[in-house]
Amino acid sequence: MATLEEVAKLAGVSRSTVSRVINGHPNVSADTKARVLAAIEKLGYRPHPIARSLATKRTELLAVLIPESLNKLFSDQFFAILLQGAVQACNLHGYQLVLALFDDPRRQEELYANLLQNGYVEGAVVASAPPDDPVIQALRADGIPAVAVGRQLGVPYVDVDNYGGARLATEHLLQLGYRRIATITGPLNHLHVQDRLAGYRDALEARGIPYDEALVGEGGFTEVGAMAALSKLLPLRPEAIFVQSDTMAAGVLRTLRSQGLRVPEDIAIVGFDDSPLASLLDPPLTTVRQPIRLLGFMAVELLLDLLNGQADQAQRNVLFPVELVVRSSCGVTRREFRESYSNKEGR
Amino acid sequence: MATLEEVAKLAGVSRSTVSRVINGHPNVSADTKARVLAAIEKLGYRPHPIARSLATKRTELLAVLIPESLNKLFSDQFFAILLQGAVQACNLHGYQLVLALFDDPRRQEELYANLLQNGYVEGAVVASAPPDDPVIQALRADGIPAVAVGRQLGVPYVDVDNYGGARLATEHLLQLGYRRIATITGPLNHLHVQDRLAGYRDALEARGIPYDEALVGEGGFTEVGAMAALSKLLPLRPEAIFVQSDTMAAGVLRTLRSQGLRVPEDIAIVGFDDSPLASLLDPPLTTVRQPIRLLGFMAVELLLDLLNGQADQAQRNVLFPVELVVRSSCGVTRREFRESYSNKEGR
DNA sequence: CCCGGTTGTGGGAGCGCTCCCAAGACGGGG
DNA sequence: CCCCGTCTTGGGAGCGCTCCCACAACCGGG
Repeated sequence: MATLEEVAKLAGVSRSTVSRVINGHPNVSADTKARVLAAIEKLGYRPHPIARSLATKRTELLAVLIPESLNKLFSDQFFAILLQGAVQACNLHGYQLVLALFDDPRRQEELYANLLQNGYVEGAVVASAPPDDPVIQALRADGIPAVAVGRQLGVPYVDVDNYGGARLATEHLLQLGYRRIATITGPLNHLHVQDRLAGYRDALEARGIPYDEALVGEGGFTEVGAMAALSKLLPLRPEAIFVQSDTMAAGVLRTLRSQGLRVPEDIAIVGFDDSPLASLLDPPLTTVRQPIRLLGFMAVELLLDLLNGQADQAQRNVLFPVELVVRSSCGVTRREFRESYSNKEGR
Repeated sequence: MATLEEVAKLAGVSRSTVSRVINGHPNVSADTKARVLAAIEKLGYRPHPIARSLATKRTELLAVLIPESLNKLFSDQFFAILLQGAVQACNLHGYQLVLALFDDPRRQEELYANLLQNGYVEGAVVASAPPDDPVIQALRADGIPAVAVGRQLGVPYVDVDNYGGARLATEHLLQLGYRRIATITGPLNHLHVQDRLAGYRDALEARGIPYDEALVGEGGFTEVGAMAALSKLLPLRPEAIFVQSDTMAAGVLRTLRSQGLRVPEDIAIVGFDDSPLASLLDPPLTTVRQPIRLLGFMAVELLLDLLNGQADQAQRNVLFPVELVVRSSCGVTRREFRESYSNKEGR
């Protein structure tokens, strides 16, 4: 690899001048610039990012942290899509993304220190963590620029309207005539999970249906967790279940099928996420769509704003709307749903 | 952040000595070492990785490259799991993993240059690419240490026994009495896809069933691709289909269901991958299991060996065995399958 | 015609580390 | 007792870049 020095010599100028043209400084005469550019081209020169980092203190490296609690969920398509959005945003700004999995509790501190406490990455995106997660706490304590995905305390975040989405899902069920509606939640220490539960609750109560804690099961966002929660719920004979992630809904559908229960004839199901999985399930899942890729994208954008000191407190957080995607797991096809909807409008 | 210099001053030794104890050089007296260690502890010193990199030329950074052709597949769980394995291996060796998506053809060269041509990362893992992929070609041309996932030309690779797996799947179908067996493949420019097709073909011919090209559809590893391929295959009335990825199998099942065809009664399906999806489908998918996480893990291990000059040509590539996971998409439950199998053994 | 203000350029120091080399301390064999 | 090898330590150069400062050339206004 050629160095600045060599380019300078070839162009007959000083190192400084070459540096100026590379970094687009204004005060370089047109023909010097041309000479330098020619030399760069000829030598195939590329600035050495490490050397540059050492001098500037900027590494142009961001991290995505997957907290330990989420590690087993990593194969969930949610994270892959989130990651894709995050990488896209990084690339757009010349940043690179390093992926950190906090999977081994013993090495957690070491990994954290190596990555975040010595300025190796400029900032971090934390994929969905509860407020008491050690990584979140450490980030907050160390004042390291970070953006969370999912509502968070003390750390700016990007999220969707979980409350609204849950209300939407529950109201859809209510509208279709279901009254005895259970729900299977994610881990309740996550704030966005609490938000979804609140939306479910308020939707019921708005219709005068009392909130019944017995109808709430915690499924931990995993397929098996959901199946366990379901087995407690089923004896209570719910007419419908609002399952707060598509992955969990997949587990629910499987159990239901194995028990000979038909969806939606015997029991209706709504999911949350609209992951690619949703349309593949049998029956195709009615679910709440959240813009996952956009979430990842905006998390990085927000982080970059933060690093540039652009984000004032006023607009630290970003919230996206959600929409209900009606398929067939609740007993109406999309078309029927539309018709009943326009009928109501027409009245 | 404290620097080497400050630690040295506090411990009353020179920078060199501190550097020695940090890097575990042998020739440091016990009590000097203790003093230095104490100073490090007191100041909370951590070596600055960038400065170290500049001096050593080693960045301890590896990249995982997702070629453009695979970008739309990224949400496939295959990649998430692969990535997880890769990150785990990296962490074990103190390396970090940067994720590079070649999604924008216009920025492809720039991304490649920034990441790989200036020594920013020490090496790369390329997720499944055809031999003529520009990224593979560039890597080969530049002589950059790289390991491919999936058989590759001119680049060491990790892979599974695709041929054997395909034979296994096809023979399973044959054994159950199916004779008119179609297949839906991935993109045929990938070598491992060709291997699977060869396995399918040879399994048929070993039973005296001629290979019929009309029964082969290219599905491109996507759900919609598989559905398109299926629509051409269906008029030929196959009794069974070997679908060469679980994601594609999901699409096939969906189409079949929408056309009122039952699986396995009307048509049997085998998949490939054993992704988490497989057991969630209806019916649960019989499929060929490959150790995806291990593939990612070993890709990084192999790359690291390469970087350390450990891998001689003899053992450049790594191959893993696969196994058939029998569920219910082929018309026998696992138990029945076992029984019929042991009956045969008993004869 | 002189002088303050721009504009273009070069040189040096420094980012925090590694690693080579030299030098001092020490010890044992001849 | 001397010499040479080994162990321990310090100092300097250098990795490839940025950025501050200095300086020269040049401009136009008074």
